[in-house]
Amino acid sequence: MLDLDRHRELLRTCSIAAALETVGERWSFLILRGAFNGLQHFEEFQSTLGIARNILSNRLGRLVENGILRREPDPADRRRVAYRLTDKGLDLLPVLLSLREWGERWVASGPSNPVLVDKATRRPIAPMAVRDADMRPLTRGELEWVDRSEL
Amino acid sequence: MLDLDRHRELLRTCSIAAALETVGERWSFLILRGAFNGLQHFEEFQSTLGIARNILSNRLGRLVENGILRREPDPADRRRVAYRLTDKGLDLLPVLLSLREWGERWVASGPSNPVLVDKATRRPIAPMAVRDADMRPLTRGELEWVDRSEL
DNA sequence: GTACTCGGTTGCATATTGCAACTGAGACAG
DNA sequence: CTGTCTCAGTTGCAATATGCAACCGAGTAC
Repeated sequence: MLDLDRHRELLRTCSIAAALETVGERWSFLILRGAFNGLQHFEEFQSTLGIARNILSNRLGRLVENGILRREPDPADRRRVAYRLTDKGLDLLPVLLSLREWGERWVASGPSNPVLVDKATRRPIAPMAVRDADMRPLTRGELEWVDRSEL
Repeated sequence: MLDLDRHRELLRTCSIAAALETVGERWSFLILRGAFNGLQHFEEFQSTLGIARNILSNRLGRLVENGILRREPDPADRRRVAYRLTDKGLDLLPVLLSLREWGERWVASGPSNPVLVDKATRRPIAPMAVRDADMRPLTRGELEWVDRSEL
């Protein structure tokens, strides 16, 4: 089987491979983290992430191509361009939060800032976890992989 | 600021950057997906992922270094080596599932196999989502970032 | 007009990845 | 105990991707 075919096969059958295809390149995820934290402009991403300008240009382009960011020229200052998360991009929040919580638990030193709260109650969100239908967190021993057809 | 310093600064302050440092390289995440699906041996990863052998060797080594996989020589056949997920690695499951669900929703064609169920009830797990303390899924408008000190 | 900012692009050096061939230890059959 | 095969890599080399610094054109500020 050719490399390309194998690649396409993966893309078809595995949504993780498909997802990584669009957000798995180096810097892409850190750019998204920046976007979630409010960054919008080229120079903001460049200076806060310290990414090379050509790579940043390339990644922003790709994220726009893939519909994760939207490129919006600023009508007031026609030099400026705002990169904003689309719905598709915003929907990556669970991935971002899961990764962040894992990083906090296992890699980084202690909890990080800022924190997401329910705007109404001002209580922090529940930790990202694998839960059953009643929202009880499941431990690994309680889980099993089954084929969709066996449900 | 030097590149190295900037890098270290990121590592210190951002758990996402820290997490990506250990699982963000090309192929690493797909290797982990394989491990979650039961792959354990070098040749299994190599043939199912189609990854180059030297890169696979390098990534497995890194994942072991970072405590995400454990390298276990098989006492029965001393050629064979089993790579198994550690607790730290198994704890990446929420990240994997979030990414997979996003991929299913936005990139890949339809839902994928297999599916995680609660072993006791055989009901599928709840979708990964941002939830409030009462486990109600929160929409984007209901969320707000606040500094940890303001809680 | 002069200087400066924003969002890039270009050229070139370095690092990472991919491919194919090879290796060495161990299993295994006769 | 010899030849063959499998497993888990390693090596050399070509192709890609990344990083850095300098430059650029359009637009803004003075």
